[in-house]
Amino acid sequence: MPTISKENYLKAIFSYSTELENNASTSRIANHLSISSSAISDMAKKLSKEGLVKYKKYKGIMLTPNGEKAALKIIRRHRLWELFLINVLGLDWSEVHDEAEKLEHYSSDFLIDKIDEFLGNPDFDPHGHPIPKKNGSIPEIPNVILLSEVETNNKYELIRVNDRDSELINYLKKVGLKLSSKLEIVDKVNYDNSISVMFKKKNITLSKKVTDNLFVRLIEE
Amino acid sequence: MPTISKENYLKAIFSYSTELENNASTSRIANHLSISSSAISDMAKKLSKEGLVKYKKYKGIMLTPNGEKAALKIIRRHRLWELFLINVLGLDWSEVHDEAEKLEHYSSDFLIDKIDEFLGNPDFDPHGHPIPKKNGSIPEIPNVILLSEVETNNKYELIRVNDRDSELINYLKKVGLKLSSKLEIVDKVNYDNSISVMFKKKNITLSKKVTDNLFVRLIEE
DNA sequence: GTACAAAGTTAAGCTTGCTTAACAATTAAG
DNA sequence: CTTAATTGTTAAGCAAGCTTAACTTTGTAC
Repeated sequence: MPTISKENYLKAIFSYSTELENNASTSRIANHLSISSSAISDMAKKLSKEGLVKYKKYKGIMLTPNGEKAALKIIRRHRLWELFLINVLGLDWSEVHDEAEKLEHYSSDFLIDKIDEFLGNPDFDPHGHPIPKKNGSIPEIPNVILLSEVETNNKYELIRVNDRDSELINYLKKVGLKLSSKLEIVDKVNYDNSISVMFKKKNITLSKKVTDNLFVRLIEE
Repeated sequence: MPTISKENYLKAIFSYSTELENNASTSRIANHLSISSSAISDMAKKLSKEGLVKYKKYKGIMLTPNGEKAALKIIRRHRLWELFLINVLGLDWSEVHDEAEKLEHYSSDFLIDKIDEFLGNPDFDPHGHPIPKKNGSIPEIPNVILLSEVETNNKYELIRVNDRDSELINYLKKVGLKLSSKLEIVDKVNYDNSISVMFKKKNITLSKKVTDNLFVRLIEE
């Protein structure tokens, strides 16, 4: 069993590994966890010894199959807790991340399964992220597109929001956007990469910073 | 904010302070927490510096009002979680203690209040222990008696069971005893201090070890 | 009331997970 | 291709919370 700290490293490595490159840099993880980069180097060695990570000095950190399994387990816990806190206890979108960030480390497999069952074995969390299954498989929605990469004049449905940035969540609440909101792309502004959309018959502009954290799905007409 | 470890010390001190003597001995706490007694001495000094505890070398440890407040806060969390796990998630009597023992340290005040509200601000946990209120007050049942101190021929209702001993819980399950079970005292055996009771029209004998951990209330006829 | 056992304390040391500071490798600019 | 900036690593050190071993106080049996 990894310690709490190790669980957090694995999660962080995972979240930076799924992109183009399949390996996470020291500074990214350091920044993500708000920890000095020397601590990352240190921990990389330990995780490597435990076979959870492949680590080559100066060459980044990569999860092994075992490491990925462990990471998915924590992510599963996190997302199930988030959904539970919102759907059952009535917490708010913006309140659940921090709470789940702690609970994920302190619930037995047994309890997590009970929660999973109670929620009806859900596939997605409140932000639209897939909840890894007990066996490690990951439910996916086909054709997920980043909102910053859509095409003008098409209609899209908002299906996923990056969590862990509660300011973004608050912003969306203010604007009225939420999962399943329908957007029509009016214009893509080249100058600052912002996007102009029609939403509930009102025209609003979303900055690159925002659209880089929202995922949508094309709606067939 | 006390650390997790300190929260556990405070809880342990509390649970040994409410008896006859209002102070807990080093070895009792050490034993209770499965920790060496030197660690207890150490921590006693730290807690004392923080004003949570009164500590005189060789003379035991006593909670200050602030320490008691902190202890009650953790106990409140523990008992609310236990009730929640049983009533909402359907866990078993015997499964909740260990789970709650972890969750109690990692839930915000806010979350605890949500759970409290969800449960309808309950006064007692599944073992019949009072759940301290947010303001620190403790719901009480009048006339709680230890089962080892009852009188022959009276009828009693089982209203509280010491938790943290899952073997006791399993034993009770096997015998069929649970909260609100009605018992008639048939005989008190002086030799081994066991007690013979009528329960569901069957005669069973309960050892001193058992009756020292069960609390009852006299039923008026 | 002494002597010894039991209980409590102190000291030294260990592990985990951090920090800062000094140093090394890599990358990017010209 | 060299150099400077960036990024990563190593080393030393610290705090928390333990441990074991040696020592001190307290309580008890006689």
